[in-house]
Amino acid sequence: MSWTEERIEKLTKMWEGGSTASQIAEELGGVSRNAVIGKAHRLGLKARPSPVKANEKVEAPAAPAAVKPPKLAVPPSEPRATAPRQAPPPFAAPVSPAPRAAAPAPEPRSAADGDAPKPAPTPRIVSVGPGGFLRQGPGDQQAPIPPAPPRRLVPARPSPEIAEKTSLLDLNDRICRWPMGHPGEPDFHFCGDKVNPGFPYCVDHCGRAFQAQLPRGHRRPPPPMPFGGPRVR
DNA sequence: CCCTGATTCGC
DNA sequence: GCGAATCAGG
Repeated sequence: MSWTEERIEKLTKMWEGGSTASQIAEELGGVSRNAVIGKAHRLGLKARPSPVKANEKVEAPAAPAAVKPPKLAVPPSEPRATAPRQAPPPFAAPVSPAPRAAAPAPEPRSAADGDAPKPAPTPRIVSVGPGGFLRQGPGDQQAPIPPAPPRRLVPARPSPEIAEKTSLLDLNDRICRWPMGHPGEPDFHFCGDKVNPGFPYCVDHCGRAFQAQLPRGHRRPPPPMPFGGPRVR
């Protein structure tokens, strides 16, 4: 199989539509999952959430942030870098016991500089470590942050905009479970209409979920499905 | 084990 | 350019 115009277009659409490489490969036919991924990369379509790519900085959007998670004053013993195999971190800072790299007066002294008369009043931060945490001198240790006081946990109340809508817990085999919106969003819910008997969806959504099997050549592309559609295997 | 995408490397 | 083999996280 070769990468014709149409196949590349389909690959691009599905890839950007969130389909997995396996689904795309199966849909295209004649190619493997690896071929799809390789082609996608060669097309420059990269940058989709990958399981192997450590999630960098993804703040939880719905977090009320009642207590801001304080940065650890003590750096983790093992600084987990997302191991760039060919580009070691640029800091080759020696882990010397008395780092004073950024001090305004790096005056060279004799070997016995135990006293270190510091005229610098405010800046105690001496260097920046991997991950952006601030290295501190031995005397700069802050008091350990006390754990948050225990609080009584109160069951979450559904937001008003979803209060009347069909939630996951409301699903049964008589109501349409077609998802409305996207999981994780505050108003995500399910259709909730009466199902088309024998199907998991209402009549309307059955029309979107299923279509008659037409002979090859007469197929029409299916309507876009939520989340790239159900896994068909 | 299964899945995922990323990367490498011989062709 | 292609894709199997391999890697590595979930």
